Amino acid sequence: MSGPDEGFFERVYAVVRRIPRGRVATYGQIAALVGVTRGARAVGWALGGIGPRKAKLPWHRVVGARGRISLDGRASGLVQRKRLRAEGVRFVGGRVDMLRHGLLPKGRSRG
DNA sequence: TCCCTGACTGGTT
DNA sequence: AAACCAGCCAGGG
Repeated sequence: MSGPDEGFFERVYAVVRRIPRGRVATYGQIAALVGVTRGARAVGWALGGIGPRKAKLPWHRVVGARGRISLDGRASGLVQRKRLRAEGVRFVGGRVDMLRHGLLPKGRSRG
């Protein structure tokens, strides 16, 4: 059960699945949550391989540092932004307002 | 085992 | 503020 056999990808997906609606997390935060302090890039790479899971995973709640949409400029980026806005996520200067929607106390406060 | 790729990040230019 | 650069991590060939 507590299978450390679970791959890195699965762990990442598990964390992403836990991100509440209307909230977002950065690649770096997710990496830290799965136990890899500087695996932000690896997380992004993992999300790139979600494939069919895409329909069951809130991948749109994952953004770059400072609330940047890494997928910006691509079709998926547009979808991500649209979904986030649909969840009530506020954008400031083209980026997600992390102080308001950040998952971790990196910028969450004064609700 | 070495080399390359990539939904990243932080620091310099 | 935007472009550049170097560092880091997990797969795949």
